[in-house]
Amino acid sequence: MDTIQITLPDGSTRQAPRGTTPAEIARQISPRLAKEALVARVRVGAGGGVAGPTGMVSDSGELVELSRPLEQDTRLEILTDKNPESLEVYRHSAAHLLAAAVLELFPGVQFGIGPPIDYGFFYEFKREQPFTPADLESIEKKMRELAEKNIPNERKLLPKPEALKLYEQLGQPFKCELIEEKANEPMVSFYTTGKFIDFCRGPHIPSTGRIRAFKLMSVAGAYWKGAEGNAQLQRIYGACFYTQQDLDAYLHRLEEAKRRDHRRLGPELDLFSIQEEAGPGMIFWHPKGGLVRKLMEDWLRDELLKRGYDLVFTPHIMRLHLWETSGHTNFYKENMFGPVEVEKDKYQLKPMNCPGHILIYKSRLRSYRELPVRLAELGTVYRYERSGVLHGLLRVRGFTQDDAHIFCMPDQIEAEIEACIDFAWATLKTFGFDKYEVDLSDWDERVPDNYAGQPEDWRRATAALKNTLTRMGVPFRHMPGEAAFYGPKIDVKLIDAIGRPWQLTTVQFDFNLPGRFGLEYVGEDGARHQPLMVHRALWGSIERFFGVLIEHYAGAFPLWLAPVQVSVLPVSDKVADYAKQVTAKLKEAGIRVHLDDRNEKLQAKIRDAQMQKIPYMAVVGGKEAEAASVSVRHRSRGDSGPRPLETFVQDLLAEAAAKQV
RNA sequence: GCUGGCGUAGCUCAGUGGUAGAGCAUCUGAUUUGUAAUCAGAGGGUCGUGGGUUCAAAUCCCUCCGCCAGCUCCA
Repeated sequence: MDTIQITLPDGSTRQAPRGTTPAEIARQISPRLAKEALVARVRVGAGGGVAGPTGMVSDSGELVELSRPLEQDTRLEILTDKNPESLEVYRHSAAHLLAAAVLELFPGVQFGIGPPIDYGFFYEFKREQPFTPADLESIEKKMRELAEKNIPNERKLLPKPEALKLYEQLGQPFKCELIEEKANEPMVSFYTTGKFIDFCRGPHIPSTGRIRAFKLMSVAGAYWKGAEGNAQLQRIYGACFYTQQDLDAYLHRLEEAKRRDHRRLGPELDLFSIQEEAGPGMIFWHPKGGLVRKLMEDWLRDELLKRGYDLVFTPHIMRLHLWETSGHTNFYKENMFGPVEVEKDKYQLKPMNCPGHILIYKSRLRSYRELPVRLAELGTVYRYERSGVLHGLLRVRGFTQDDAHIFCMPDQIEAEIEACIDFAWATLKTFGFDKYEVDLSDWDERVPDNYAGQPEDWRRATAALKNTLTRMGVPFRHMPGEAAFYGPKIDVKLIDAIGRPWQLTTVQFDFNLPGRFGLEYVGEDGARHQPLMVHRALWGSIERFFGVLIEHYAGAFPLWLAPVQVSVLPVSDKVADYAKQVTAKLKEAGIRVHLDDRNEKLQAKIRDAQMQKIPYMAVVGGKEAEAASVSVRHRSRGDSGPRPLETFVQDLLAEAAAKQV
């Protein structure tokens, strides 16, 4: 009898006939495991890196469905819902369940792709009529019906020509296209769920009955293969988890995100507005938002000066010619507002600050002794963003970058990049973030025409960024195709209070502009050399960072950033005089204070202060007036009883000075 | 920009062809209040815009503008 050796994760081995399936092994191990098993991981060969059962080379093993016959000695791991890796498989199967349900209800539909995503799955369909919310309901109902029937997900292999013929007969042009592109072996794998048959690499969970906790979320347009100009398909999104609790937790997170939405909180807390009359993507900073911005900027300017930057200001509109020199008219045209004609000359509203800073650098001859030159500007730029991408403060058409350009010599470059990253860490810490992700965004060498500069420039620059990150011990992901047109960059994404990533900090290498503008410095050798240039922004833009802060803090800014720090609440107008004295005293100490002397009950005043997320309330009545004290209430810690006024002032000043978050 | 949805008072929303509504907010008056909403009255809308259908349009049709969810793009 032909047998193979199966090695289990605990190191034990067992002999089994060739062609045994993981499902059978699971049954042998325990009935419970057999019941809970979703998918299997196989590793073939002791050292790994050997062709696996489907010919795929892999050393981390390959996930296969439980019914796949094992053909050679292998290490085998049976995965259940305890293994996070199997969640993708489970969601992918849920996508197939969706497609199967749609096929039942709308037989003529054409299929696109249906992968798992980070909270569930989607599947794409082409159909003349749009799917309505009512359609989604009936599709979801049908999915539950099909799940109830516990239909097996079965794998089939077909020769490629037959596969193509099958899909031609079924009227599935998108699937044919996928097979043409992706199937580079003679046999093509399919998975069936009842009547639904899908060209798919798999694997899948054994049957539809295991899929329980899901909910169809939305339908949205999506281009076939994500390319504009391709056919537009309808994409149905679903959330999907192992348990109803996980699904509920996810839906709860969505509610939480809604509660924090800066587009809602901004107007509610009177921080900013966007007005249709003025145009989309244009931000109005109201007094309270303006005050927060002032506090943010104060911190930033102080840090910039401490860290050896010089502050500059440059015009908002400059000759178009400058943008031709910089290359923006070639590479950035579709993002610029159209030029304005003045005295037969064309002027361009600036989409970036770099050329302005370059002109300052070029205004006189530079010596190697003064490098690095670090020019910083809170520079307001205007970019034409397509209407569909605008989003509150996070994606706008007019914004102020906390921009800086560093001109330096090659042997200074890594230290400068390191200093930028260190500055970014200071920002994260000051504003209360403790998690982040880092991407190294490189060019896509397959389309060099989309970029300025030579291949060797790109390789050298990317190496410098990579070295610095490695030396600093910062983990990062390499992202080809994500670079700016003028150079590779390091992007820092910070993770907010509810786990969402936001891309803010960017440190960009630029070997394009120094050459185009003929930048020089006189070296130690008396000869002229070209400086390197780094373009960096910590917050990205003040607008975007402010939006992120609003959501991170859910509108409840820490004391040092709160536009109103204390609301003084007189119990009745009998103590109006004392309330005014308290207010004046706080104001004198530099505390941002508001006196709520409305003819309202204390409870109503407290409620309004709470809703405005004011950090402290100072309740004053007869007792407090008697004792020169205030009764202190904090927006989240509640009533902490009476405190001498003088102590309260000192406590506030200390907390604000410490920038406690 | 593309696909779909939406647009009624400052805000949240009801109103499916027949005289524009509610709660909150605002204003006025009363009340003098002790840790998350005191009571009463008043004012406020050419129903996003422009056109069309109809005796009659918030309601049906078309145009444009804006917003929302995605796609694509991005600080």
